[in-house]
Amino acid sequence: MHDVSQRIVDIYDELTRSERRMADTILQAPDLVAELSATSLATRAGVSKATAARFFRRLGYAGARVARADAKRSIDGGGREPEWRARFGTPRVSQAQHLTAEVQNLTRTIEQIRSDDLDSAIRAFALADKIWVVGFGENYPLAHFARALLIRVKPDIRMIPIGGFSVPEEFASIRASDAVLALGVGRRTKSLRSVMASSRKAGAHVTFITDQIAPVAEDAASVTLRCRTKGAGAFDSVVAPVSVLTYFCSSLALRIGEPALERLEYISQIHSEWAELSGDDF
Amino acid sequence: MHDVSQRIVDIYDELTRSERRMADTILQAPDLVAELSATSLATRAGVSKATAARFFRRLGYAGARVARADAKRSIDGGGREPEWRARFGTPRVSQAQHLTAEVQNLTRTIEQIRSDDLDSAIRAFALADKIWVVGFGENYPLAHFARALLIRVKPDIRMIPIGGFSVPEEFASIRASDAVLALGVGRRTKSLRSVMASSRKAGAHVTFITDQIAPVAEDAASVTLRCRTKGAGAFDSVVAPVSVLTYFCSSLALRIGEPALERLEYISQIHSEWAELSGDDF
DNA sequence: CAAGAAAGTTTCAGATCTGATCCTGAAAGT
DNA sequence: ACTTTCAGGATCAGATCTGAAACTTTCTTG
Repeated sequence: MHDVSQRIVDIYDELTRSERRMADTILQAPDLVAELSATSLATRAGVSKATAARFFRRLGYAGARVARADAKRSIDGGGREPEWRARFGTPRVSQAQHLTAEVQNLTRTIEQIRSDDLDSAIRAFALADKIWVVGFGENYPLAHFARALLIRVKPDIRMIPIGGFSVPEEFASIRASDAVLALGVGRRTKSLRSVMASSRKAGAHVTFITDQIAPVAEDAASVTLRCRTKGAGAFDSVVAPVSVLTYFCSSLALRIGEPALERLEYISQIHSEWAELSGDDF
Repeated sequence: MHDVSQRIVDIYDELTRSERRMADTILQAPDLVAELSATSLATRAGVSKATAARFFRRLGYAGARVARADAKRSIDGGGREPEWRARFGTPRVSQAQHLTAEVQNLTRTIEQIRSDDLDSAIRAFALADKIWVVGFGENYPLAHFARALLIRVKPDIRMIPIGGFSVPEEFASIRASDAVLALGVGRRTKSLRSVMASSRKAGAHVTFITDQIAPVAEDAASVTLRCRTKGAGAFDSVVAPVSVLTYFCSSLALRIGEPALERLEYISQIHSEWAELSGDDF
């Protein structure tokens, strides 16, 4: 039979509102089912313990006790091997397992980010003349994504690498008044290190987004934001980096305020103007 | 004020079960609100017309009539009003708020996805000759990301649009034995619709990743995977789409099995061979 | 304009949900 | 052995939800 998370996912649509509150609470931290009593889970979810009891019976367990025992069992059996090589033998990662892993990535990441780190990065980016987004190799899509957000807020965002242009030539125009967003999740290349080093040398602010595995690069970055990327399946997850980028850019937009707002409106206006024409691929 | 779909998404979590049935029905085909009467919408959703009436008042309209008028207007007016406009007054979104929103996006999205939909998509992609990844505009980074995952698993992944090449010429080589991954989160362009239509016409399988607000495109896609994208801050969140893509590609890798494993090993080997040289930007 | 039909609204009673309260039993301490 | 404590379960009354039906408004048609 399924484990707790899977059972929840299966009947989620049928749940009432209070039950859904329970469900959400549990899905955010499935391990708690084994650790906490049904009563305290109820408190956590902000529902009565009667609802909690009903909830577990709804999931198909005989009662809360049984559910808890089951949760304990699936935690013991659930020790995951990290490498994709090992993950391959696995029959199939369930949706619930994937969800649990992703939520953990997000939670751990966001929780551990220090808001004063973020603030100082935001300040630097708000004041920056130009912004450089750097992402080689597998970080390139991430860089593209970051740029797409930033360009809605500030006018001069440059990407490295770009097209097939030589990096040093492009990068030569970096100034101390600039800010750099360096993306180094997963495989980090020498070029990334080089660009970051040159940026610091030029006096620019460098915000470095990376994973937990990366060694601490004290001087290489002004601010380092670490993301958890452990995936349940064959691949690592970039959900946390994406989320951090979104939050960062969103906060940046709010911080910049009026000018960003005007810019967003202007963009929206151009969009609707162009929408009247046929080829609207932009 | 927001249009119907947007209002629904805003209060979706608060809805009762019957109301949610209404909500889901409408989100699948928002245009129907303008076309059909509230009564027939109710029938379609399998609820009473009393519920339908209440539902529209719940959304903030004076009544069903007003809602319908509003729906008509926003169809004429086309594009929905961008989210950020409303969100901007907000003082500042806290990290906790951001986290909560993201987790909800993930949870709701994964829960909602039917595993047999996913399975049939995976089957099609596993057997496909070539795979096309389509993402215009703001979906381009997402497409890039999807391609980066897929190329690790299968050899022939093509992107649309690419470089500055003309889309039709590139796309001419699509076959019935191919599979298409269409990304339409947020602003959907005409070109996307065109590509999807041509794909179906050519007999290829089309998996469509989009948001809750998109109307159901019955014939346009073989499988539609809807993601929740409501952001706490200034921008919508693509965390759910990214997560779905990751899960999809991961499951695909497991499904393909041995050949994918070999491919991953081969790639890893090339990486380490090249790492010995200096310029390792790939 | 009157009559009728269709859509929308309100009412109301039954169904369902939900928290407070009380009860039972097990475990731990005295 | 007795008390205490706490998790889980049962009960019940009040809150909420929901569909049927009565009622009102709007539109259509002759």
